Amino acid sequence: MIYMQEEMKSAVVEAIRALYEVEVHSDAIQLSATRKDFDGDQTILVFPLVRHVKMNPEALANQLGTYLKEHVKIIHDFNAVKGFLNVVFGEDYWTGLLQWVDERPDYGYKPKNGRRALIEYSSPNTNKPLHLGHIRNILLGAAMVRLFESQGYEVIPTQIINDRGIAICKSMLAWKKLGGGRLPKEEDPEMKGDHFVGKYYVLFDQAFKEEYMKWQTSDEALQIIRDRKVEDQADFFKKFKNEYFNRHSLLGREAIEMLQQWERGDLKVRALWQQMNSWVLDGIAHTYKRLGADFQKNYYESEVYSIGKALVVKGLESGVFYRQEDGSVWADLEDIGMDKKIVLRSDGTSVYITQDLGTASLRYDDFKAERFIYVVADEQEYHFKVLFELLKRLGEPYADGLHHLSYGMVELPDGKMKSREGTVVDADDLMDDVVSLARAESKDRGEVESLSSEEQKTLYEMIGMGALKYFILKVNAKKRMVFNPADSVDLQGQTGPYIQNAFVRIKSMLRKDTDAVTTGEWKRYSQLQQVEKDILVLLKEYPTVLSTATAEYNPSLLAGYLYQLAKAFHKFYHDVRILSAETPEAKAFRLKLAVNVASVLQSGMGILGIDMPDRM
RNA sequence: GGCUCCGUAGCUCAGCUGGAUAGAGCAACUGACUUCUAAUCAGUAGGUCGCAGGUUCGAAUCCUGCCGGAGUCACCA
Repeated sequence: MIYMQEEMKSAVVEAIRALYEVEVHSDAIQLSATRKDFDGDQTILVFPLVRHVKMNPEALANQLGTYLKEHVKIIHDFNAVKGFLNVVFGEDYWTGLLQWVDERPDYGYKPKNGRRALIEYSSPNTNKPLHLGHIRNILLGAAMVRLFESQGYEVIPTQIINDRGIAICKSMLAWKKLGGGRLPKEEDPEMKGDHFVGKYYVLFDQAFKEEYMKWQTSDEALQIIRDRKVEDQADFFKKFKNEYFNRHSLLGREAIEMLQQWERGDLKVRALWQQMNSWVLDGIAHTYKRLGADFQKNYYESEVYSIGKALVVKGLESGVFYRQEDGSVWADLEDIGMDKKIVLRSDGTSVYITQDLGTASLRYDDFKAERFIYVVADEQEYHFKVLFELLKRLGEPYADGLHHLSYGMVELPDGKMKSREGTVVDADDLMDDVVSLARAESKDRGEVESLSSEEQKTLYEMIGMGALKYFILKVNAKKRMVFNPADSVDLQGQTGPYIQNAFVRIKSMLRKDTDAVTTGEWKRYSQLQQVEKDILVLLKEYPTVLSTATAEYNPSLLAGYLYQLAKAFHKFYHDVRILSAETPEAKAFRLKLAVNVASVLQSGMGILGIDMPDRM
């Protein structure tokens, strides 16, 4: 039976051999679903074959069609239009296809292949809560974890927690000065720990800005302006901000001092740091749960930020790196059109890329994974290009399995989100908004009044989060996406709830009648409608969709597919009667079909991290 | 300036390893719930696929140039 494209292709290859004694490779055979305006189920493109068999396309299509009709059991008819050979399958093909799908447990999944993939995503900072940008990162990362699992990989989801540096010191300092020793729940019982710490981060920045504004009219500032012959003052002060923080600011000095105390291991500073980090991580854990993020292993920047030095030594020995007179260590990548890159400062401390070199090596020691996938925004493309090149030159054994899943930043209608300027869409707020939207919509519809309030709450969460997750994941990751907070996330049309609704309709039917599903009666159905064939064609594609989405690191392919399937089902549901079908065979067949649609929808949405409700 | 990515309907996006008349959703307008859940279905309207060349039997898709937008080219992370 021909259910996979490869089998169809080899049938065509054989036909060419028999008819013309010509060998063509199966790659030369192009297949596609027949367009709606033409008769037929599958179309074979004859144009590419014309080169091998010197004939005009239409004549070739006709001879090929005649041969296939005679020799391939399931092909019952054909027609040829120009170079397009449309073949028509018999009824047995369709029932056979349904059986083929139905019989497979874990349909679409490949068996375990014994290979390991490590996926890093999320990577939060511990000085503020997550925002919409993190949501995209997390949803993509979590979906990739499940996609790789579907392909037989053992996956290790991991995150690196950016828990050190000047930013967290700012929050610490502000809390120390302004917090009055209050704990998160004391200040506001409703506020999560990450928001609490984030609040102090913002307070620091406000205080710093005030200080800076005041300083701008001081004698010291005026002196600098005179010395540097500044023309545009506003522009100068904008650019001077960093230098001011490092050299002139009182607050800046305090924060820097705190960072130095942290580096020295000052007990009091470390204790405060631990405290604030744990508040943030507690808060973020909540957000993770709702987003479906889960990590097998956390790496902390505070523990790994200097471990790359061993690789630097290795690179110096093998000549990948060189040392300058000032003591700094560099890699020269100009031979492949990239720049020189510093890997160790003149004072011997690490830079960002040194840490990444180190963690790569550490992770390999920890897990011996052969694939390393980094889910990181596209602004870091160059960084990863350099990183991967360096690891390759260092001869690391996993260097060929590295991949940067680069995704576009989420933008607001008026530009990029900037946390300092307060133009961020907070992750928790957004999730709450979408869930209450789902609640309001559901209340209007009144379908679930019989459920307990606890069940209803779970349901609203499923629908709201389903809408949000689908909204983000349906867009190709590599494209930057525009999110307008003023337009709420849709619940109708190409959305998560639309797909959930298809599932709910099926579950609702099955509550009324399951007997027909368990018998084999459906195999006798023979009056297939186009809407039923459309669904079967889609069901057949599911395994291919999973493997392509994985290979291309692109969950949006799966999201698009699931919409197609749900759409085909909604049309089917509308056009034909199922429980009250014309014949018992028809009823059994349609229910069997629906059950398989439900299971593929649930499986696919599950990979996207979206739960499916039984009613809505 | 170098490199990378993007430009498709009013908006948000599919389609891009070349194939038949470029597709969805939203928004607008029309119709379909006494019949399996209308978060649904059917329809109308909406397009110089950024522009100009080239390759090809055939280009939204591949190549070149240009225009517009974003990112990056830190002893920041």
